Amino acid sequence: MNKRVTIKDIAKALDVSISTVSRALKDSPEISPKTRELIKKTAKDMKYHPNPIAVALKTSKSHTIGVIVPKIVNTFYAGVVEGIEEIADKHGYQVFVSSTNEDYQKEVKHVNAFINSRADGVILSLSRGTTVLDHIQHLQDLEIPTVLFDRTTKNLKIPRVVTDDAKAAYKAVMHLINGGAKNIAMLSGPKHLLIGRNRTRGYQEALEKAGLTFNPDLVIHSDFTIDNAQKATKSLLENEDVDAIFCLNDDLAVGAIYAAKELGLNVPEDVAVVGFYNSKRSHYMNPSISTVDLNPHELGVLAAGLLFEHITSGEVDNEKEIVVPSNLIIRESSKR
Amino acid sequence: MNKRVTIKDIAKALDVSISTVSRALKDSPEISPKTRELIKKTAKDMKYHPNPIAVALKTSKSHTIGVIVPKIVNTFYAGVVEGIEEIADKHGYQVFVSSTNEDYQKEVKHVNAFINSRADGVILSLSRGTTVLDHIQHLQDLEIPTVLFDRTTKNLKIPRVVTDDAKAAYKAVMHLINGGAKNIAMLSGPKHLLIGRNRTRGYQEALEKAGLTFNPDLVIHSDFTIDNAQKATKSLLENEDVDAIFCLNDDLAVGAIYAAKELGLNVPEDVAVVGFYNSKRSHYMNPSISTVDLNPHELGVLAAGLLFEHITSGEVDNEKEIVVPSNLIIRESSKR
DNA sequence: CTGAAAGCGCTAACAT
DNA sequence: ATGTTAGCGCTTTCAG
Repeated sequence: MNKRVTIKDIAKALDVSISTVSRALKDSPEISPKTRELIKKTAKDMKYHPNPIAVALKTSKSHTIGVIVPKIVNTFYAGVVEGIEEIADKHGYQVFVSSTNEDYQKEVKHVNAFINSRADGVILSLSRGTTVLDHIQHLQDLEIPTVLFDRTTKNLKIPRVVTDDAKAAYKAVMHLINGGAKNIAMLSGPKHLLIGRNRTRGYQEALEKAGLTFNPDLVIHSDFTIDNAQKATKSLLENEDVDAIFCLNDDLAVGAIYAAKELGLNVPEDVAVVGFYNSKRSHYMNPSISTVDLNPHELGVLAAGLLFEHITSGEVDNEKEIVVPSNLIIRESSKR
Repeated sequence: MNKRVTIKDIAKALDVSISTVSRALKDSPEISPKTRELIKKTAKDMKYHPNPIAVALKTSKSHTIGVIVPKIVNTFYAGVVEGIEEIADKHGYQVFVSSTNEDYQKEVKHVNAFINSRADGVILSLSRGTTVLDHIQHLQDLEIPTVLFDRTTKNLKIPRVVTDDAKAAYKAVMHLINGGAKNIAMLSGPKHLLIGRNRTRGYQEALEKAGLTFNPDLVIHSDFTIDNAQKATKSLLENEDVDAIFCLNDDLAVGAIYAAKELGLNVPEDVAVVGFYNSKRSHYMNPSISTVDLNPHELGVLAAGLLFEHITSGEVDNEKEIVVPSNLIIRESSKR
């Protein structure tokens, strides 16, 4: 029952050699059309399915690519994965996804797992705690095509694809300004994260463009929990005169809204809030928050495209950085 | 450069046979402690990493399990995957996830991919369009341990783990009743889905328990798009006297809320809405909707547990159905 | 055009 | 306690 048919079986059935079968199955021109068709037909009849493990062992090509994300429950990453799968599918590759849960140890472990399982390529977004990059270096040393996305690093020469955070932030803040906001705070994340720095840049640029002065006191940092965002926003609102808050991400925006409510303020009438969301639904759920789309699916498509370019041509441009031409959509709903 | 060290290399380096190395590496008691340690040490020094592909080819065990979900961007499924990974990790297994995007063709394809790649087990939730079950049958014929979860079927003898939809629905509706609702409608999905039938049962039971009469006209069906849910709800609210709506899932709830607003009704003051949500955030986003938690993580843990039981013991109970003891939490926020 | 044979890296009888 | 050998299923020279 569990016995699978192999090329050997079909060779025996047809009384030819296994190499003939092997060749016929892959359309080798060396085989006469007649026998080739015969072999293919019987292969189908016998329900032959090639054993990819044997092929992988022989060829050192597994036809799989590994994807490592910090958190698969985050719809942003899930969207990226969908984009990757779409492209991989076209190339006849399987995608294997693993999630580190923001754990550096796990990230290293998953990288090693993909190295061991002979993945033909790896697409990865760095976990929050990742500072040592030996495992990425390891991939490069082994000449395994690799592309970083979203949470990348400048400390390594490696292809990367990122969202245009500064420009997205710029647009979001400009949106608030156009709505009439004058004192715009920014609720940011942990200081060392690149994403925060990039979006802060966009925030600053928008202010400058509008002739508003940048006040460092209005940029507050929090970790990414809703509770702490709420606390941070509360003390901000108590101490500063603020009529709008630009939030680094959706959790922070939720925290900000709760803080505003806690203080008896209305959103968006008293305080406008802008956040970055990954799915339409977030907006539907609470239309008082305007949102900016980052187009994760497109990011995945581009990252996978880059990877397969490397895999198929064998050539890499380690300096390459693709900035996702995100079709940023500001979902208007606040009065500002 | 790309050359990996094999047991052969270390055998040569130590001038022993490869089988000695193989045995030593897996702590075979047949090898003298002295040589065993020596071999292990040099293996480490030479940075030896076993090639799982060769092992898989030899042993027909890949130490991987495949997970197939309808939509990885859905946080419910992402949560389930997290739970599965947690358990698989403990067993030293890799988890490979693929998403069908609710496409039956893709589901079949992914199943075949896992069969081909010799996955040691498969955990899967049926896509919406799936009615033919040959591919699942195929897994069983090949004696590949399989467990179904969430969207399962009664048409096959196979272990399954499901959420207690009826009870969850019962609680949600009871919650509305306790809040004072008298005319409770149900916004359901496509008629053929089991999930709808189960939750409808809970809905009915709650009504009966409270001495309210069940009115079939108040159960409306929609597909799962927000837009159609909104339309369906609108015509419901226009034609029937309803003071609360129990929604089959979060998208439907969103549609319902929009319909209410469209008609100038307030939620929850005029119409209370209850939905099922997968993450806390949904609730945070719009506290006017009460929610019920389905605990996807626990579902994943249980499904994986069941699978590994089968994998390790080799025995299955195809009648087994685990109902996830979801810690159902009704997040109070509406006045009712 | 087709076959024989070697070997990918590893495991597991079967020797010794 | 260790070595020898025969594969797992497939690809790929090298010979006809």
